[in-house]
Amino acid sequence: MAKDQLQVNMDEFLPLRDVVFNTLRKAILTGELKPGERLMEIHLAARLGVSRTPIREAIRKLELEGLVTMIPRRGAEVAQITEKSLKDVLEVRRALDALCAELACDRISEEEMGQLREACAGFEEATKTKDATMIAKADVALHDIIVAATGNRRLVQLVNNLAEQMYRYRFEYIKDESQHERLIEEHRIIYESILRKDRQAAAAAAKVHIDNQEKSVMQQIRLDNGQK
Amino acid sequence: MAKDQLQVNMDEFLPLRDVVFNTLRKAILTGELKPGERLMEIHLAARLGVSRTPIREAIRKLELEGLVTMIPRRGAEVAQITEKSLKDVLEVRRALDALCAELACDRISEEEMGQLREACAGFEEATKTKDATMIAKADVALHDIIVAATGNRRLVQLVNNLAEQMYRYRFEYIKDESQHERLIEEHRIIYESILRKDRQAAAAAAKVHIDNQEKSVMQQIRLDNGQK
DNA sequence: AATACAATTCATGTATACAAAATGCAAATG
DNA sequence: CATTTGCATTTTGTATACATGAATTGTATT
Repeated sequence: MAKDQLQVNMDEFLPLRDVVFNTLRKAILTGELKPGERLMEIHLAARLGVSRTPIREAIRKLELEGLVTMIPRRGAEVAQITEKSLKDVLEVRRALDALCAELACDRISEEEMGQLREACAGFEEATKTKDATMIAKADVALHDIIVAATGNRRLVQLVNNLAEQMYRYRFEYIKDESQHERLIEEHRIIYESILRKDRQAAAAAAKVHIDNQEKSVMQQIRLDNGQK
Repeated sequence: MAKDQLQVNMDEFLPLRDVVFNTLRKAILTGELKPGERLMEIHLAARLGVSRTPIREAIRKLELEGLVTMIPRRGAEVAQITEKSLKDVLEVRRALDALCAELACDRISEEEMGQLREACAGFEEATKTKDATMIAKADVALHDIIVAATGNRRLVQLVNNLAEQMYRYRFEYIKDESQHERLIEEHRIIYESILRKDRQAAAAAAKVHIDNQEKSVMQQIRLDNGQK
């Protein structure tokens, strides 16, 4: 069962609450813990080999992040994901990704520009392996460079958070090989726009990128809901 | 009526962690707790008349929100606010406020449009009282209507969070009576743009609004830092 | 007087204990 | 037969206890 895969990474030298937080977070984002599933403290504590205290503190953070919802006197459960909530996330992300692209035009360094070029090539390479995990990693790496180039830490934090909300669905999206050519092309346009310092073009390209992602994700979630 | 009573009671039975969270949050945002100040659990627990547990859980939320920073084995302290961090917040908020204005053009209801008109008038009235608290409240009410009109809950949450990061400084800004005329005018432009469903104008007006706020806030924080 | 070092204090990190509320089920009641 | 009442169980909410690491103070020595 999926639950049995929940393991604490003891190598990390972090307070237990952070280890638990990261563990639960990942489990929720990957779909290992499914929407609506109850998070019972004693159960989790036993499973992760810690006391309730770190579990509770981790849940408080997940609560603020919107990954779990609290029901008074009943505890936490994994937040339900609706088509609407995903659309909301994408709508915000669309604006922030466009902002990232614009700011990157203004602020990207020579070195980062080189990294971005490499990341584009890396993504193209990754699609050839047809390994979804590899492709996803290359995609994240590419976007991370652009986001980091803004030099705005708050923006980095927010965009990453929003992006992670869709990890579950993005995976299915990336597996679809018919999309790969389009993705490579979109990345190329974004890269070239930033190279030219063309804010408008970069922002527009980033928006197109998200819009296409939205189509796939919405299709995916409708499939999911249909199966229920 | 029985329902109403139940509702009131429910509010009073908020978990202590939430009471503590709200209390500390407000204290930080109003400047009652100053940047760099240590948040010692036992001390706070005694002060608020609760045990350490709710205090700790509240701190975990404040930590994720960025209002406190954790130092390992040393505890929490109120997050330092730098010019850079405020600029970062404003940069993101500028984009999101523009998004709110655009979305409001598309989605605002007749009823909300009426509320917006009233809120504009209410703000103008409030400036006449010269009571900064009243003015601030009217300003928040006006913006809340626009943000709510987007119908995007995630966006509401994010914009509110970003706005609150500047409560301290915004207050000084609002006290400055020479700015009142300009503020009224800016609100009017935003209102009229939304009425005309002119997305571009609304977004532009929202950005101008934030840019002006940025000027004041930056001046304010430089004063603050100078005094140290 | 200044520095090194040990003892003590203090705060955090974690675990456990206890109280109160909610849930489920079964027996009792109409 | 449906509904309610009471009890046991479960789970959260809160408090407290214990252990470890960090800081500080005081003392002794140079």
